[in-house]
Amino acid sequence: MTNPTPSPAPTLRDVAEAAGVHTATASRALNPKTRQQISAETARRVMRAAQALGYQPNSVARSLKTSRSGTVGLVIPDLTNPLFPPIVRGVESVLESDGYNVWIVNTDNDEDRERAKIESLRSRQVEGLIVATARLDHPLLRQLHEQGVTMVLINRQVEHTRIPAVTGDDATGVAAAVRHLTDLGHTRIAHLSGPLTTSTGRVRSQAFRHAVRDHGLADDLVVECAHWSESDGATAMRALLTGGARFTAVVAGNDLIALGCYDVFAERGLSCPGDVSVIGFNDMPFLDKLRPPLTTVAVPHHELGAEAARMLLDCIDQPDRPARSLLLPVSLVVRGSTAPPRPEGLP
Amino acid sequence: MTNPTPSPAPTLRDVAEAAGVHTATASRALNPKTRQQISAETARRVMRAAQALGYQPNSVARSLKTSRSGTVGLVIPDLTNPLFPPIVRGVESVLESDGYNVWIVNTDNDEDRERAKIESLRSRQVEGLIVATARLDHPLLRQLHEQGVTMVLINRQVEHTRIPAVTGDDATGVAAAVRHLTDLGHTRIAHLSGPLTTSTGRVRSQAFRHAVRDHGLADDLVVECAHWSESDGATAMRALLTGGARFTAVVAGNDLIALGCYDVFAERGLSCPGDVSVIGFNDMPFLDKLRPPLTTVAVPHHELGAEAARMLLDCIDQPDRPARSLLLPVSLVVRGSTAPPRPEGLP
DNA sequence: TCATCCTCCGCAAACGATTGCACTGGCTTG
DNA sequence: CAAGCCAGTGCAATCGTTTGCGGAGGATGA
Repeated sequence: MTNPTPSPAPTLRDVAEAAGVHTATASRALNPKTRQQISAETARRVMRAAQALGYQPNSVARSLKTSRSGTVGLVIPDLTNPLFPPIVRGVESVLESDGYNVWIVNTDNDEDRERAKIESLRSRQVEGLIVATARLDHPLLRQLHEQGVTMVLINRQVEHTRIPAVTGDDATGVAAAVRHLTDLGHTRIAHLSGPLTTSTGRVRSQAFRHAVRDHGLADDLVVECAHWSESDGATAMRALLTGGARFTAVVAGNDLIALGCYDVFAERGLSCPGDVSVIGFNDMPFLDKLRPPLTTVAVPHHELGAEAARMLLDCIDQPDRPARSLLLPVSLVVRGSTAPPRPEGLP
Repeated sequence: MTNPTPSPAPTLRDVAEAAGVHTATASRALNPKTRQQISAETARRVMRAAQALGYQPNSVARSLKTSRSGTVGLVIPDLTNPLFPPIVRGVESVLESDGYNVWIVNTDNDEDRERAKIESLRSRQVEGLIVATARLDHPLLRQLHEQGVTMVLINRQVEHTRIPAVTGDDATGVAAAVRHLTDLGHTRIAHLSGPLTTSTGRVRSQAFRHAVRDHGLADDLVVECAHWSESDGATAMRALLTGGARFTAVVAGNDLIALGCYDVFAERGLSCPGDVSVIGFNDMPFLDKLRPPLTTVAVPHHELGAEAARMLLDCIDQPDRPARSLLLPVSLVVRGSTAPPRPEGLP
């Protein structure tokens, strides 16, 4: 009643029998690449039979035989972070048109989980990995790379290895942010960096120091957040304020950290951008709806995913091509959270 | 150089040879459920050998043999909609602890894509499907159900079928929203419904009519949005205003539609909640950061996913248990977008 | 001492597809 | 007219596991 027709799915053998041919012939007839080995008439018969039976090739059997699965694994920390869905879609959009499937796994940046998930992917014969996790030093990835697993990194590098990667041009983005602030007249600019154990955290924070120094400003107003989160951003901002630091603008490591700043401003009755300007990073959705709308650096996440996928396809096709890395341009999106500083500075 | 060690992964045979036993014995030794058929000493030897070789069972071969894959498919329209990531995580959280893997596919609510993706999942022997797409009438799902595919629906029903489902209690949520508005003194309440071709769209809109009638109010201030999107919400709101409708509050079909209202208010210089109050639905992230913070109905998405997963596990374990449906409680989150109406009403 | 019963393990057949090779017959070619 | 060729098809092995069945050998009971 609940299982009206649990009839087993038709197999290639069923099709072959129905068409009166051998399974080998049926297989060739159904595969466009081998179809020309078969007489047109036979091929037609087989395809008709397949159609009639509703035959669907069993990908598991096919994978076992060919040791190719037509799928790639996509490793991300947490789908819930609005950063990642666009990347996922970008990856899918190019892989899909090439007939590949994408298998997504969340790792929560936990090493054990990461290892387990990746093992699981490999045991399913994925043909490549796209990895968008954060940790900077990463023995697992290094090891996989040495084992010859083809993979592409997004938004990160692994120290001392040459693995193909595609990243946003964070350094230029940070420089643009700083430039925007100095253009407005800010001279005391703080930075709430992401964790320095992450690739992006380190790159952005370094870029910040360079940028402010290039403008002849102090580079010591830097606090590291424990995580890329709103609450850790808030904590860092509180630390900065409580420490008595004087600044009129802050470049946040990412948008969530910037949101944490907003929270603290609300707590302490500070106005943004009146008392202090804020710039985020990533341009996640709905930032334009905030009060004030957040000025931020837009990273082309969809493109990041798409390019990574393209790169992975290249790597699959030509295994010994040299590893290349791609830097995608980012752009400053000026909204309402930045303005010239008050003459008298922060209270 | 790029492929330092493309040595093939060790197989069960390698392990067996290393341990000096037959593959069958190795297989049993490695499987906890059959391990007691093997002498402790032999089992130890096999496990040690497996360890030493870094053996990982090939899930593809296992799936082929057992015709079970340890994975379930999760079908959603678009990961980019902030609604879905929490559902995904919820599903994963319970399935994972049961040793299952989750395969996510996006369909963009496109019928062909849906069919293709689901076929692909099935050809990979997924053991069940969790479907969170929207269309109300759905021949494909009906057909799958008739074929005995075990599946659970999230946030939707298929007309005239009994497929297990878990949903938020939308009707009660809408009623609470309306109740909140009437408590504030509103008497002319509009509704921007989601597309009536979707399950939730229909349920919420119907609930709205019932609720306002229960309060003795008019139920004709309803406009249907073409999609669950910000821009379609804006379009609907413009239509309402341009049509000269008089209202002091609006219940939006979901948060995105509510955001569309915000956009139109900004266009036309209306103030929220001064001129008109707005209530959203879903409580997506960061709504509390908007200006004004959006009052909305919180749906427990993570729970929705988790319960669906639990239900699917039940269905897999006992195929002929009767289909049950689960309604999860929702809750009104009052923020800043609702307030008593101006005495004179909308200009 | 012999029949009997376990325990532990090997044999071999699957699962459903792909693919190198061999075979068949009808054609061309010299 | 024989030799050779080619197109079209079938045979059978194979991918890496799992699992029913049976066999060997030791322990046990009568």
